[in-house]
Amino acid sequence: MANIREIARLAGVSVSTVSRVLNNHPYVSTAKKDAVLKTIEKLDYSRNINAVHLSQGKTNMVGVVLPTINHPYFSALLEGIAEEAMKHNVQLVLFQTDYNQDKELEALEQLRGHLIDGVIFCSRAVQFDLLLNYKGIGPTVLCEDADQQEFPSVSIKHVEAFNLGLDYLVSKGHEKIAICLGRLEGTNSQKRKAAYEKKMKVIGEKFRREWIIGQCLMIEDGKKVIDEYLEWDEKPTAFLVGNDQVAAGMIAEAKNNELTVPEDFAVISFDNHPISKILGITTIEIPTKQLGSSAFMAYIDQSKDIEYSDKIVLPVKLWERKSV
Amino acid sequence: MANIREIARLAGVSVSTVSRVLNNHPYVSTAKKDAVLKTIEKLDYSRNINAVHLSQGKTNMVGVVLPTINHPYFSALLEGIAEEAMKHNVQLVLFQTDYNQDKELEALEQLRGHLIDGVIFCSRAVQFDLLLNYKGIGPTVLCEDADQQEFPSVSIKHVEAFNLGLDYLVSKGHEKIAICLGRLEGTNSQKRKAAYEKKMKVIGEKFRREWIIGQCLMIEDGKKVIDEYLEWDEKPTAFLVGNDQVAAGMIAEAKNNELTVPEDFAVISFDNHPISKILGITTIEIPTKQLGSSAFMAYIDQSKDIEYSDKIVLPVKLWERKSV
DNA sequence: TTGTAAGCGTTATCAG
DNA sequence: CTGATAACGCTTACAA
Repeated sequence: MANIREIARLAGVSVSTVSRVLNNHPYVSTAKKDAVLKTIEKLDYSRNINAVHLSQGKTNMVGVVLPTINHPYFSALLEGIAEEAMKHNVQLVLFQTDYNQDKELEALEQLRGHLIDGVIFCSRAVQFDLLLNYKGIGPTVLCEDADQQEFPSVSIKHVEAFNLGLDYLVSKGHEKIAICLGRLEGTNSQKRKAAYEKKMKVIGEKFRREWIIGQCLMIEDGKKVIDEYLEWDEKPTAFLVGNDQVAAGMIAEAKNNELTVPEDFAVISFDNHPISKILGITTIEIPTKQLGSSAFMAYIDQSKDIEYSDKIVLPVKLWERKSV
Repeated sequence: MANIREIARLAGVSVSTVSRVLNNHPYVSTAKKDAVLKTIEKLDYSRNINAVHLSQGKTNMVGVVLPTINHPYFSALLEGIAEEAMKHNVQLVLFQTDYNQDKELEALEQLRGHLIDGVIFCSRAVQFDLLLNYKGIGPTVLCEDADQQEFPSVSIKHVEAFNLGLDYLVSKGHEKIAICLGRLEGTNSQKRKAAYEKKMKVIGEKFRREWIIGQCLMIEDGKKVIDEYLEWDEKPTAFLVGNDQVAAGMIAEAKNNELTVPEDFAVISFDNHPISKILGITTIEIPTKQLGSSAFMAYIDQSKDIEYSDKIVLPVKLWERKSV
């Protein structure tokens, strides 16, 4: 493949002039510019981006760390990031971690190695202090309800949203409430669990540890929940469910067991993804896609000012439908 | 950041020796190797991957072109690609195109610019001959039922699968069959349309153009289908639907209109994604994730032998459930 | 407005 | 086993 030197030689100019044309610098005479463009055309030249990266010390690429792509929540988040990234002409490099810390570190190592200019963590499993080691190498954005000062973050107020759901159920006369959470190890789950325990105390209801069901992530996990429900001697009258997928799975599986929602039990979930609308599930909207675009904007902001570390909080909204 | 020269100087060896250590080359004395490793450790050195890329003329990255990330089909495909890519230590660079040809070309230009070593097209809108211009620059894999020889491809037999669905409906006594397709412009839709018309002729049924509904991609499109159905004077007794999402949306919306499946009309769809299982939708399984991993394997094969252009066809499977 | 030349940080060849 | 040194292809002072 031809290189910039060859173009220069054939066009009868210097390499810097070619470079200037390539980068739309001012101060290039039209004559030379034309000659260069013509030669580029003729040789079907395309510049080697790796050389540009090496020379500039940056790549206009950002790493996106997420546990799995194949889940509506992360797909939507990623789509938000991708759309915004395209507007800014930055490419996305994917790091699918399956919640594996080593894979997350891999992304950070690629940051050190200058493959990417920064990282957006859609989910995080590595310890915070490990992250700090990489602070300063490049912008790092967290999509979590973070309570630290070092990095910008984008999220909703998870505990508040959770309490909103709980309060709504209570306002509808429910006191025997079970909850379905995602990964119990996650900080979010810990906070939600605490909020649940507290709320039960406030309304004078017994706290039943067995009414906290973990690992509820996908639609098929809804079946698991119903299976457990059927086993229980004492039944809850309502479920607060971590995401629409699981709620949808529960409702479908309930029907398979001659149970109806909300008559046998009420369900409220999170996300307001399309499935909840079509199934009439009452849900608390999480603006997933905007979370993604905001995360990317925070990345841009931090790349302009390394000290930028705002905590962006997006609002949630309750959609009353027919499952409560 | 320290570079290889500095490491060499401090460790008292040459840069080549450092490079050898970095790349696990044999023929480095343990003494020097240790010295180098110690210095690397001490300076917290990390090698600049852009320099490596420039020097080697490749990046171990592959571009993935897809219209949208936020759809179960493409998420699953991407996940398959990502898992396989990880095994081979290659990074994925995302190109979300929204079926826009320019965006697809962008990926090909990045290939020319050596940002990526090759491209996997999860969907394609650009003309074939345009693709040919880039042939030879790097491995290119198509995830489509391709009938050309230039590139390897991975897919299912779309027309066969479509006929399988049609035949199944006919075998269950249905003759008044409507179909829901995705993007009507796509080659797949064209082929399916033709197959539909032909089948109607074979069973001696009238071909009704208005019973072909396009733009059925997402769960919310199911509502649109039901809206149309309600308008029709003459009703079909069955629908063959392009994907599970739409089928799910249709069934939910049918229920909202006091219609029941399969009593009022039967539904069979494609994918066998989790939602179809939980809703009891009869479906033709498309091994989406394997399609992704196979695509990546084809990429690897082609990177070893540029002439490699096998057409990989994965089997589909009918899952009889309760919607027909 | 233009050109020269010094980086950017590796790898790879070749001689020892 | 080891080390010079020439690529790789571009950007960017600096000088003219």
